[in-house]
Amino acid sequence: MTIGELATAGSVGVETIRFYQRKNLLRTPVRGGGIRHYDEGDLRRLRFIRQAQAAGFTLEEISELLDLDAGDDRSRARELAKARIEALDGKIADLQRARDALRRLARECAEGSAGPCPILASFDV
Amino acid sequence: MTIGELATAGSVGVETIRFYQRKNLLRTPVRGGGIRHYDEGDLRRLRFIRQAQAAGFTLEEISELLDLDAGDDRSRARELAKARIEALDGKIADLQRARDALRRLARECAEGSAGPCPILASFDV
DNA sequence: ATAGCTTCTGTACCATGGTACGGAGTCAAG
DNA sequence: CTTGACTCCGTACCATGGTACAGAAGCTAT
Repeated sequence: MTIGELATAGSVGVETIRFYQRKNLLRTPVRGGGIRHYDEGDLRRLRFIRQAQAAGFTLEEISELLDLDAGDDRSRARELAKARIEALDGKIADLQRARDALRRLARECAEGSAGPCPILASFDV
Repeated sequence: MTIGELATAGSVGVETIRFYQRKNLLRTPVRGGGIRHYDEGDLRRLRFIRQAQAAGFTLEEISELLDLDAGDDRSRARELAKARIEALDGKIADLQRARDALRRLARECAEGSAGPCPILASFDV
C-alpha cells in the first residue's frame, strides 16, 4: 500500500498519517527506492488508533498502549484499561444526564406552546 | 460578587470568566466605580455553560443557546436540542462499545496469564 | 497611609489534533 | 518520453478552549 491507499483504507487524510508518524503512533517504513510501502499491520494500527480515540484515549495514551502491545507489561495495560473504563462509565453517565436534560428541554419548549422556553432552566437538574 | 467569587462559585478560574466574556458567553457588567459586580444570574449562566459543555455543545453552540433563551425562536431551540440528542445517543453508544472492548481487554490480559496481551486485537470488534 | 491582595486591560502563549502548502522527486499510462 | 497524479519533506498555519503574564488601579485591614 502507498500512503494514499492506507489513508483511504483508514478513512483519514494523508496528512493525518504523516502526523501520526511524527508522533510515533505509526512507523515510517524504510523506502524501497523512492516510495514507502505500508502493510496490513499498519492498517490495523491505524484503525486501532481511531477506535481508541473514539474511546476517549488521548494520542499520548494510545502511544503508550501501542508500546504495551509490543511489550509484556500486563499490569500496566490493565491499569490503563481500568482507569479508562472508570472514566468512560463517568462520561457515559454525564452524557445520559445531559441527554435527559435536552429531552426535557425539547418537550417543554414544544412548538407553539406558550410561556418561557427555559433553556437555562432545563439544565438545573 | 466579584469576579473571583463568581469564579470560585462556578468552579472555574478567573481567566476562564474573562475568556467567556470575550466570547460573549457572559456579560461584562458595568462598573460601579472601579470593580465590576456579578449576580446570581451570571452564576446561573456560568453553570449552564459548564453543563452544556459536558453535554458536548461547543462554546459557539452554547452562545447560540444563550441567545435563544433570551429570544423566542422555539423551533430553533428544539432543532439544536434534537441534533444534540442524536449526537449524544451516538456518542453514548460509541463509549459503551469502547468500554466493553476495554473490559474484554482487562479480562484477557489478566495478571499472570500466559500468551499474548492483545491490546490491538481487543478493539477488533 | 501603606502593605498586600484583587481586579482590570491587553497581549502573548499553551496543548491537542490536525490541515495546508511549496518545491522537489517518483512512477505509470498513453 | 512526457504528462499528470501521487509521494516526500519541512515548515507553517488552523480551531478550540483555555492559561499566563505585565503593569496599573482598586480595595481592605492594620
